[in-house]
Amino acid sequence: MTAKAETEAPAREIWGLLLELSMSRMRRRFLHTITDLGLSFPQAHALKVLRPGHPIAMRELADGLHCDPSNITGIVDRLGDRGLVERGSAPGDRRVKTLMLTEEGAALRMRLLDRLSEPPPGLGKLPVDEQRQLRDLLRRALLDD
Amino acid sequence: MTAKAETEAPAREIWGLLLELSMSRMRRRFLHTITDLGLSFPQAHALKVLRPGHPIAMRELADGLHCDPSNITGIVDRLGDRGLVERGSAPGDRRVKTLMLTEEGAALRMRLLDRLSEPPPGLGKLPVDEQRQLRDLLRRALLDD
DNA sequence: CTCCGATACTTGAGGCCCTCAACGTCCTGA
DNA sequence: TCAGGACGTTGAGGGCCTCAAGTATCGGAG
Repeated sequence: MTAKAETEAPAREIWGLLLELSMSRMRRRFLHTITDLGLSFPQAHALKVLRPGHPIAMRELADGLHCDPSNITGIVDRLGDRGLVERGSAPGDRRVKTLMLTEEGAALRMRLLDRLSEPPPGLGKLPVDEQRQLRDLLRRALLDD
Repeated sequence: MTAKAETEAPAREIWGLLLELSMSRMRRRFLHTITDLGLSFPQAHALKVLRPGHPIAMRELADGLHCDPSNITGIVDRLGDRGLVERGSAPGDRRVKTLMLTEEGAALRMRLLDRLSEPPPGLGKLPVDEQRQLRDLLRRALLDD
């Protein structure tokens, strides 16, 4: 591949940092936030995918969550029991059921997104020009996957 | 792509990138790797924590996995059924049970770590000096949390 | 030494999620 | 028309989670 004999390209170190970050710290933070709102991981993910005013089919949600359609039934059932989403029928194809957020669902979704998008304090302490640098490097490193 | 990056500190954008990365792409990659080895998320985490030749107590493993001790029983049971770990007794305190990797466990752990530490191709395409920059920025941004 | 509050691990109930296989219903193209 | 897809659902089997309760064991106060 490339010459990494002496300097050992730092890609592995970066990857190690990101891995530890993703699978431990961010994961805990994320789980803390959603359980605070009474949501499970797939439920929170579903709430993120379901945009207010944009009903989608169960199948589309399954694709968005990268899981088997049979899981969606239960997940949507539980969200429905809490009055967060409603099942409807799609015009033109009686096989598909559409999912739409209720008022409550949209409100909870907003609270969820607000909380999730709050960056940790460490990032803010970095000088703004370095923040820009970091942002651009991240984009370039991860965009083409 | 919106041009609000001038007024709003880019910290939120960075956080957005990291969040999407952690909770979707890296997560899928991670899960694919471990299910390939027949491991669940907690099992893989446990295998990472259990270093060969360094037996630890169940309680310590529970702390390492940030979960309730009652979960550890089942997780270790299943790892034990596969011959990956062994329960022993701690000298000096008959309450605690020590956990130690078997040969097979150590081998699987090595395969796991090898696979996980392999960075995605995108990172390698970045020039090495920019890799170093990214590494350093990540460290400084995330170290003090 | 005795007793009693911690500590280590286990068990069980109640839930959520996952995979996979098997349906019933509903399209759709030859 | 009719066979093969596609959509959503159900059920079995399994793993993990939380919380509460139970069994040993430890260790310090009296």
